[in-house]
Amino acid sequence: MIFQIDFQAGKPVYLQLADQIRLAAASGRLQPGEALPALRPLSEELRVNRNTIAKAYSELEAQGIVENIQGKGCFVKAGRSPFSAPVRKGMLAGEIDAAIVMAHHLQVDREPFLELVRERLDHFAGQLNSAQNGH
Amino acid sequence: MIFQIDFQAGKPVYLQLADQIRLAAASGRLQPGEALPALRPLSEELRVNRNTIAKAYSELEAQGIVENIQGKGCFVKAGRSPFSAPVRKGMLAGEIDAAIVMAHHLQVDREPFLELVRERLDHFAGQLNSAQNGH
Amino acid sequence: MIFQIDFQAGKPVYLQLADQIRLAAASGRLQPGEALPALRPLSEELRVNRNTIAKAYSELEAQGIVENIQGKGCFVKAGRSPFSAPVRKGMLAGEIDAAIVMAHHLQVDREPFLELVRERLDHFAGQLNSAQNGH
Amino acid sequence: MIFQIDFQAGKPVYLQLADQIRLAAASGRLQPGEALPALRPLSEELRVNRNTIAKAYSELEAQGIVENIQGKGCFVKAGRSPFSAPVRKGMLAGEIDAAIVMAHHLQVDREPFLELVRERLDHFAGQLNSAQNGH
DNA sequence: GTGGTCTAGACCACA
DNA sequence: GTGGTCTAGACCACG
Repeated sequence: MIFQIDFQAGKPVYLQLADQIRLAAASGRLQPGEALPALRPLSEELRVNRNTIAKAYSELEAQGIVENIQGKGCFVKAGRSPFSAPVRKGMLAGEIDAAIVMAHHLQVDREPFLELVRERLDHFAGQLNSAQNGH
Repeated sequence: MIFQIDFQAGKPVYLQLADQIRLAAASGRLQPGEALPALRPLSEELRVNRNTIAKAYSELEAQGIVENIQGKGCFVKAGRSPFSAPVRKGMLAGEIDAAIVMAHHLQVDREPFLELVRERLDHFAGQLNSAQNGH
Repeated sequence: MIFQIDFQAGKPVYLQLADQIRLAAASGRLQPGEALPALRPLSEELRVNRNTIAKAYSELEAQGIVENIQGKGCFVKAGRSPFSAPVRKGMLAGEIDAAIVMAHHLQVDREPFLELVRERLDHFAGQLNSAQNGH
Repeated sequence: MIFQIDFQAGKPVYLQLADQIRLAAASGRLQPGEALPALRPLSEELRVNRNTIAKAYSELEAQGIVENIQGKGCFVKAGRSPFSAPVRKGMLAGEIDAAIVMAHHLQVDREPFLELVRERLDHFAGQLNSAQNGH
């Protein structure tokens, strides 16, 4: 598992980390039950304070994506999302709206946009399949 | 010109405003050369500090979307999006991927996801139509 | 709003604080929309680091009980719980089990236990009523 | 004697074990004078470090529930709960209040809450019965 | 003024 | 060894 932190990005370091782990878990590169890197080694590797890594892991734990166990480590969870259906739909709609607004701004119309969405969905489906077969 | 600010959204107010103006300019709701509302009236209408409005306008000027002219006001610039097609597709793919990753963690499958995307596209299309008719 | 921190309790300070605020919000002493104390003044009053207060507020935000807004403060939310019904039931069952196990240990039988539960429910209902009438 | 450890629960393993023994002793499942399982076999059965089992037994000894005798083992002590009725009621009320506060935030009303309490009581009663019959 | 992020370093709880 | 908590103090983003 390789992480890439951009200290110039303005985006908080702990969110960059959390996003990358969330992506890895979603795409199957991190399998359920797999352990994340320990706090101390990772903090040295990334030249980041240990508390910052811990904050990223806590963020993911609050979202039900990983589980932190004292004295053992941090593990990817398999379980379902703990949020209710309307809340899930609202969270997702917010992310989708961000993409739609950017499409408007970039003068990408409805059909090319939907085509790109399908393309990215296929891309992720392919990643997931190869991750499962390679496991 | 109507703006909608959500103080509970977590997103900075000046960014909410800038995003809405950017969208309006990109979709033709605001025509090139058209003036943006003056700072003071808008700050009273939205019950927001004048500095916050000014910050939104500065943000847009830095992005080349509007032009701030001392003592006259803030005007929408002409000129299309300066990004090439592949660059635009790449930017958009990043936003779309974020939504897809979240959908995966929220256990929303391909078809319900695409349905929600179409729903949000319709939602925005409706907003734009009613805004243009009221123009 | 008065808070009481016990540094000898073993229980983390940030959880003591979060529990007291959760209790105040549940019993109506803190009304929806009401602001919590600012980080800096409260940290001086309680002789606790500002980050510790911030952690308590973040904990409550993750649970959907309050909302932190940059530059404005921390406010009690009115909205519904963001968790799905089975997750809510599971969380609640865990709390109830803790009470039942203690009742077993304290040799309190089923009927006296249920009586005490009803007594505490009445107690809270009374608090809520007086808080709403006094508001 | 059967124990159930949940490594994903967030609750420390030694406390899970101590709570289960405390419950068993309080409910008569473990009789006064009876020996607790030896450290080594139990640590292998539960796939837990021996130190963790030892810590659980120490915890119980500190609470006056068992007696650790060097070289012989760990035995359940006689003696009822040493707390007076009002103290016991107060301790229990604290636990019950925690559940009621959570129920309020999770939007669970009085009747469904009482129903869930009865359900959990039945659940525990069933566990105790099957354990005693299997004895 | 508000809260958010990050660092450096300490001590504790757990396995 | 693991993660959890807390402190002290710095700088940034926001209104």
